[in-house]
Parts: sequence; structure tokens; C-alpha cells
Amino acid sequence: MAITIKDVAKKAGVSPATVSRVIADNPRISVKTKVKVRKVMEDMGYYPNFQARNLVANKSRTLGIIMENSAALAFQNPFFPEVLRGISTQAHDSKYGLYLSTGATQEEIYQEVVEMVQGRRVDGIVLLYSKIDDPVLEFLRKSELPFAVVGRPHQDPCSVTYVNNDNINTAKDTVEYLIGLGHRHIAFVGGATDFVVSIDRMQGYQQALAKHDIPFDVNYTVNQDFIQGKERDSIRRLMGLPVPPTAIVTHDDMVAYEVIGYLEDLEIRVPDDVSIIGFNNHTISRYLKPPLSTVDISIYELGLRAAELVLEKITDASIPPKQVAVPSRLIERGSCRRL
Amino acid sequence: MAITIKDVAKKAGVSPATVSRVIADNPRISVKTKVKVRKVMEDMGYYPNFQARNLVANKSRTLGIIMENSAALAFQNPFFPEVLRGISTQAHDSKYGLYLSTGATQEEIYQEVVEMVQGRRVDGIVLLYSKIDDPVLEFLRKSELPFAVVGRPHQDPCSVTYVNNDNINTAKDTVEYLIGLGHRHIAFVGGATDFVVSIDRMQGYQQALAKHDIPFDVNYTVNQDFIQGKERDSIRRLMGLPVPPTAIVTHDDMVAYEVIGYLEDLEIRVPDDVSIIGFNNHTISRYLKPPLSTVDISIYELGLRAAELVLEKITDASIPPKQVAVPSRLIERGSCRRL
DNA sequence: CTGAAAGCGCTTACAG
DNA sequence: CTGAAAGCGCTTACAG
Repeated sequence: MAITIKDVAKKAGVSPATVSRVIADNPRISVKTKVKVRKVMEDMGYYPNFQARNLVANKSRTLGIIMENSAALAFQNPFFPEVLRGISTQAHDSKYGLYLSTGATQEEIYQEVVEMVQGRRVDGIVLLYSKIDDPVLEFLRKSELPFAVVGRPHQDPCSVTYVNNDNINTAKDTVEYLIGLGHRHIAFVGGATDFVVSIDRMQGYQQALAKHDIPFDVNYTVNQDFIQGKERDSIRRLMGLPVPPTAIVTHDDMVAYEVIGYLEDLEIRVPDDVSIIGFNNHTISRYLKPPLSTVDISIYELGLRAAELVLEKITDASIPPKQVAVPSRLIERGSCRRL
Repeated sequence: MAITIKDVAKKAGVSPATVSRVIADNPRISVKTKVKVRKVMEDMGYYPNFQARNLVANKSRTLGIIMENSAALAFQNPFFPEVLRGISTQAHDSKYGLYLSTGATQEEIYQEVVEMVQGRRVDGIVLLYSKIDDPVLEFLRKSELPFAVVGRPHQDPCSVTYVNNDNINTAKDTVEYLIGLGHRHIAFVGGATDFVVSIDRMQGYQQALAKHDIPFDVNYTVNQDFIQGKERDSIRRLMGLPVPPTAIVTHDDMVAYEVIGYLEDLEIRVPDDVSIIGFNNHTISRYLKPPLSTVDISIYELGLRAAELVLEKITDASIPPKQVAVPSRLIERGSCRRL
């Protein structure tokens, strides 16, 4: 069995209570005693038992990280490691641990979250996605546990704490950038339609078109889970339109490169024949050919700030829901050309 | 305060001990009582407190995941999410949770691991990397806690449980594939030299050359942390050699594409002028141009099996150290050509 | 089949 | 400045 506080107490000739206070660096304990007890702790290789400590404190110093459908998309995309890096940094600075969801289906994830929360496994939660009618989010809203969402909640956003890019305006600006380059036939390849980020970007896309009197045509949009199977066909359809697009906005750099690959197979060249712009500015995008114009959404900062917000709420439960906007910026590289 | 076992007991008119046994589905409790108590638990929304349960059981049903230097490389590379996906699947199936290291430096990570282990925060550990003279590994060896390494330990490998690709032979086969294509001047771009995987692949590279009577020339090797800053120069140097290589083996697909980018900047074309092969078979590699020939190392399975091994050791501590080899296979695509 | 009691390893009022 | 005692929420021999 491991060394306990009692063992240390006995050896040091003090009470367990005193040892506990030395660990907590309680100012009412004499320096002399502290020195003595610390020496014994070190000699014996004592480490506090988290389970016991957490039980009495009724906290875990742990943040739960909930990601969508770990079995599939979430893991394919560099977004996940990067946002996790931000969370990780912040958590480490505050001496918090990270507990990861492992569920593959919505139902599994829901069960996990309930257990994390009710079982007091975590002190707070970062929800890494935002989708419409999400039971997980609804559960968290009703629970007392501090949490923050990466992304804008679909309903009643002001009542929850979240970080977000202004996806509507960012998408709008992006499309306007292409319009400024002379493009009028701009296609939009978006993500799954139940994700708020997809909805927002689609809206920004439409706003930009409207502003410049370009009619919205649903045939110019592809909305589905990419990296799935029918992408190639979608691109073929898009380029086979009576008036094919001269520019394509894709919701992720990786998807952009996938699209570029399909286009090259069709002997359509980027940016000569079609301009392409991505989102997320993955590390690799600057090295690939063509270097991808993209929107950097500060993924690391999204994670960092989300963790910060949860930690804040854990420290002070009275803090009202807060919304933090993280900047995004267009990075011009070589995948778009002026018409 | 949350609902406890006592609240349920009172409402159901039984003792807390009985409630506890109902939760554990103890066969000595009558069905009638079980039904009654379960109904009350449901009505009250009772969930067991993990901290308390773990304290008396002296286990946490949690696996610690230790990754190298979370602040930098580990997160840039799709290896991490993919291996995590494997671990996650296995852990979820066994109803284990995942606890992630957050440290950015070797020293921070070491401290975290010690706390995880001594503080009984986790029941087992998966070490996601293997490097030479790693204090973390040495600590784990001395501890009683079950653990598994992804990668071959540098010293005394038979005494630790690990999963690995046969990196030496895989690298050897890869180089021989290029030799079979007629290449004699083959460069090797490897990872950081304190990682065992880099050492092994370099050795395989050398073995292949030796077997075919091609002298090893250190000028044909680049060994450093790529994605750092001097990569472009290294490639320029390589291609400026009196006899430049006709083929380059890189230790990762992302690095391969970075190299391809630098080569294109030098007006050197792949595969026309230089053949390139990668490692790890990232999802995106098949879509990019040129489609990358690469070695698939079954990253998902590495994670899955590592988790499986730890779980096995947790269940039965008497199991001797085990070594599991995970297959790797060469995937021919369009980035290599016959001379 | 069920309960009272002890205990897991800590922390923290309460006393002194 | 320090200790004895109670308690965090659970589990599990021991009795009956």
C-alpha cells in the first residue's frame, strides 16, 4: 500500500492534521514543524492521494473535454489537436488536469457527460463543438457545473459562456474578398448542416452575395460531411454546371486540398481556372502547392480562452455568462487569382 | 449538494449498504429490493460519486495518456489524434476514462506522471513516445503501475510492455523499394535523433544501403526537428550536393509535403526529378498532388493495442511484459518513379 | 437477504 | 501552534 498521511505523521511525531496543514502550507504551522515534516515526506516519498483529497474538497481540479464523435471526423482534422493545445496550456498553468470524452455516438457522449458532471469527476467542462438541438448542451445548461462552448450556441446564446469567431462576418468578408477579385460565380463547400459554424458561414456567404446583387443559387453549394465518399461527385457536378464557379470557398483547408485534388483530376487548375480559399490555416497549408489562401481562426486561442472562461467560472460561480470573440483573419497566399 | 447514497437509502427505506449493493448489482439482494431502490435512484436522479467510490476501491478506472511536449510537435502532427482515437475506442469499450498530460517540458511532464501515479489518479499509463534516456520511462519502470509504451524502449525492451512497428525493417524495405526502382542516391530526412523511432529508421536505411553495396554518406541525411526553421536550407544543401539524391525518404507525410514544396521552389519536380516517400499515411496524403507514396504504420491500431495491453495488466498484474508488433505496409502512389 | 460498523485517506472546524 | 474528532460518500467484511 502507498504511504499515507498517517505514516508520515507517525514518523514525524506529529498528528495527521498537522501533516495535512503542512501540505497546504497553512501559515499557522511553525516553520520548524514544516521543515521537519517536509523532510519526512520527502524521505518516505509521500504523495497525497487525489481521490481522498478530492472527496473532502468536493472538487477534482479536472476539466472535462467533450468532443463530437471521437471515432470519426473530430480526429481527422488538425483542429482538434490545436484547440486541445490551447486548453492544455491554460489548464496546466492553473494546475488543472484534463479528462477526455471517449464516446463515439451522441448517446454515448451524453451518458459520459452526465456521469462526469453528476459523478463529480470534473469541475468544469469545455464543449468543443456547437450543433443544433444538442442534448449535451441542454443538459449542461440545466446543470450547475461551469462550462464553456467553443462555438456559438444555436439558441439563447447569451445565457451560455462561449468563445467564437464571428463566423458570419468572417465568411462574408471572405466571399467579398473573392468578389473584389472579380468573381461573381462563387461556390460554397460547407460542413455538416447541423453545426452552427456551418450555418453561420453559409449565412455570411449569402449576405455577401446579397450585398453585391449576386443571386444565391443553391446549386453552387455543397453541404455535407466531407471526407465521406461522394465528394468527388459533388465537385464534378459543381464544375459541370452550365456556368461553373470561378471560385470555391471551403470550410476547411484539408477539404480545400481534397477539392483541389479532384479539380486537378478534371484538368482544372488552381488558381488559373478556379480560385480556392480555405478555413483554419493548418500548419501545412503554407507549404503545399498551391500555397492556400485561408482564414486563420486562431484555433489555439479558441481553446485557451475557452479553458480560461471555465476556470474563471469555477473560481467564481457568480460570474454571469460571458461571450468572447476570437479574431480571424484572411491570409492571402497563392490559391486565388484576380479575374 | 448532490444526492448521496444516504438520501436514496432513506427514501427507499433501506440501509446505505443495501443501496450500494444494488448499484453493484450484488446477487444477494432480492429482486424486489433492487427494483424498489432503482426506482428511487431514478426518481431522485442519483449518480454515484466517483471520488468516493474510487477512494475505497483504490482505483480510478482512468488511463493516463502521456504525450511528448504538448506545446509543440506532438500537436502539429496527425499522429496524435489518430493514436488517441485508437486508445479512446479501447478505453471506452472497457469503460475507462482518459486523463491527459498537459506539461510542455520534460520536467513538467515528469512531475505530472509522478503525481498521476503516486496520487492514484490513474490505474495505468500509455506513454505515447519513446526516447533515449527518458526519466519518465525510468520512473514508470520502477513504479508498480501498469503501463505500455507506443514505440520500442531504447534499453532493455523485454522488460517493458510496448507496441511497435518493426521500424528497422520497415525503413529497410522502403529504401530497398527505391533501390528496386533504380535509385542509388537516396537521402533520408529523419526526426529528432533522441527518438527511438528515428534511430531505428536510420538504421534500416543504413542496412538497406549496405545490403546493396551503396556507401553510406552522412551528407545524404538530414536529422533534426523538422517544422522548425532551417528545413528549407537543408533541402537546398541536399540538392546542391555534387551528386544530388534522386530519391528522398522522409519520416512523415507532412514533412514530405513540406520538402516537396521546397523542391518546387527550386524548380525540382516530384516525381520527375526526385522521388519522395513518406511515413504515416495521413488521411490527406492520397488527395494531395502528387499523391504520396508512403508507409502506413497503423497508427490507430498502435493506440488500440497499447490501451489493450495496459488494460490487460490492470486486470491481471501477474502478466509478464509483452511486446506487440503492429504491421506497416508500403502504399505506392504517385510520388516515386522508376529511373 | 439486509443492516450496523469500520474504514478508504484526506481536511477542517473546534478546542486548547 | 497543534491535536482529537467528525466527516466527505462510498464499500465490504461481519453478524444475524
